[in-house]
Amino acid sequence: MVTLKQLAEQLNVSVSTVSKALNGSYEISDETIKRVKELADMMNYRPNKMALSLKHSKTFTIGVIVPDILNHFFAKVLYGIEQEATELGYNIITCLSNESFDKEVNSLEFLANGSVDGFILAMAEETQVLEKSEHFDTILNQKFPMVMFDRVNDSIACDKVIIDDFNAAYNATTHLLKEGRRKIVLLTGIDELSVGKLRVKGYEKALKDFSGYTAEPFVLKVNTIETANTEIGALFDEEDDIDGILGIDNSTGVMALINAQKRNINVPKDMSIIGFSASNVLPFTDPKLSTVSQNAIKMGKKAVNILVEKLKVEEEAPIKTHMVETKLILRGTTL
Amino acid sequence: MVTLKQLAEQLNVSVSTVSKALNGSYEISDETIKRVKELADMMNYRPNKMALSLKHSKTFTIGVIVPDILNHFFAKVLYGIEQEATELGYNIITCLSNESFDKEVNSLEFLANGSVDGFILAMAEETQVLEKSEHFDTILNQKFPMVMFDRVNDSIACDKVIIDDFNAAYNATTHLLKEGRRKIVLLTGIDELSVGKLRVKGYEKALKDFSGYTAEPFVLKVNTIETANTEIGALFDEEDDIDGILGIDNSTGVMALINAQKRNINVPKDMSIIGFSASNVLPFTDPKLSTVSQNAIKMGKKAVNILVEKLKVEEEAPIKTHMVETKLILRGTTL
DNA sequence: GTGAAAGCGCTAACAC
DNA sequence: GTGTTAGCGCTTTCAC
Repeated sequence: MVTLKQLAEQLNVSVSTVSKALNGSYEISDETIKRVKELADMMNYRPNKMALSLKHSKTFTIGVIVPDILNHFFAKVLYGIEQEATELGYNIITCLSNESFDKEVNSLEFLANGSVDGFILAMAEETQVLEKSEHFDTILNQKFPMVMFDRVNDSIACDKVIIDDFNAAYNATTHLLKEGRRKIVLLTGIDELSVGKLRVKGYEKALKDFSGYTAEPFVLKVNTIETANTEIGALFDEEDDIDGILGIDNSTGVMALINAQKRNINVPKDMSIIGFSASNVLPFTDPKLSTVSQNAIKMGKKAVNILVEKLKVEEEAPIKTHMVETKLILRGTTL
Repeated sequence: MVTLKQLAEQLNVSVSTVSKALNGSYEISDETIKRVKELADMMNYRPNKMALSLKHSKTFTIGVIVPDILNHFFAKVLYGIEQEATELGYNIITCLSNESFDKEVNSLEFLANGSVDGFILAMAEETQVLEKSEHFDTILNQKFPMVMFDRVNDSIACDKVIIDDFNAAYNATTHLLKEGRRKIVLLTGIDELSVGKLRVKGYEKALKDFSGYTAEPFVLKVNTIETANTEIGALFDEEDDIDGILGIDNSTGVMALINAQKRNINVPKDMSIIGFSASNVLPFTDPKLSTVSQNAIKMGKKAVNILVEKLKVEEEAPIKTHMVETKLILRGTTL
């Protein structure tokens, strides 16, 4: 790697002159600036990032901790984060917690030693289940800006980007109700997560608010993605009067559709189905699933914007929770 | 952040003593070592990564450039890379080229300035189509170790991790032939990519080698994922004697299955289907798709192992191409 | 208009 | 057994 020193030697000037020249300082003569810049170009000089980081105590790098990159939702958020970070001149350094509390703690510690300027993360499932948060407080006490997305915890004093899970589910349910559905079942594979709980609440409230709906709320918690298909099938076999489905995670909506088709249930005539996200499987079903779009990419971008803003201003800005709007996208599985 | 200097002041010793004590140097008395380590623990001292990087000219960070994180195959490779890197004490700094040549060049330049010790990457589609490779040579000339995976180019002198695409397709095709299929069609959405070309060659060779197979090779190139479904449907409507399908990308296999089922073709009795990868959609079809497993996670881990090995030894080791074995996993869409 | 020197946090060769 | 010093590559204050 070519350094300022090498340029200085070649040009018979001092290192500081070279540095100033490259930064276009008014102190340096146009003549010298020109000579320096030309040589720098020719020798393909690039300032050493580590030296800059050390000097400025800024890394221009964002630490991102994602619970599960194989989950399409998180992949999309990461996509948004990377795009916006690059746009703003930041690198991202990515760690995967794989839903493990320990790995999350390690990643946080690993990065909090001068590797990054701040964090963007979603809590691991285990962290949410165990209701841990001290490790985040440690980071915040060290004055690292932090933005949480999707899986958040109100007790942690940091900025947050979430979708309005309650209303998203409320509106989706209301749509089913307005279609005249009489027995609407909610399917969830994420009842341990904050977002899952909120979506269930939204569903329940919608049913209660809709005069004329008489059935009780009906929540089916599926266990794993492998068994989900069977569990949903069993539900359909037991209860033959279900006419509305709200799948609040990535996969249950699609699975409901597959199961309905296998049983020759006419979707959407005799049964309406709405899922969350899962856009990666859209091309594979017919009719295409109606979904609540979570705007994952926008969420990632928003998180970066908030973080970079915090990074720029010195004094502590008040923290806030930002809502990304959702859209109910009606495709083929609803009327 | 607490520094060596702060510890030194508190203990009334010099910075170097603290440094040596923390590294357990034999020069320092047990007594002092104990005092230093205790205070360091208490004050939660962590060595500054940037300073270490600058000092050692090593970052312990790997630059990863992925063409498309929303592609499940690449997400899995990234998963493997992250896991193994963490295991070996390395960070990864991730850039997404989004299949763009320019973005790939930028990412490379952006990271080659002291941010990373080496690279792991797969070429962007555009880079493969344009047959560009000078930007990689530039990096290699700077003595950065580099490992390419999946999408590689023989003309680039670096280590490579690939699957044996030719034989993977050859074996899958041979399986269909042994089932007695008489008209086997290959579906591809990746005919521009090196891996796509190799897979087509494997398919063609298998047909030729199998005595008694009379039909000509039949390759359908689909245009986009959105139109693929229609294009495959049109094929099925035109040619009613197709009894074998090899989908060599992420999605065409599943789409063939969906289309076959819509036309009441009995899979696998009257038509066999084999796809590549696409494990994320497996839970959604019935029967489940038989696939060539690409061992994406293993590929990622292997790439990290090779790179870290290069990083450790000083002298230049000979480059080689490593093959990750594939497995033909028969599920429900083959006999 | 240019250069010398200090310092970001750390390590290591070399005193003492 | 401990301290001094120089230096990794860079910026910036202060001299000249």
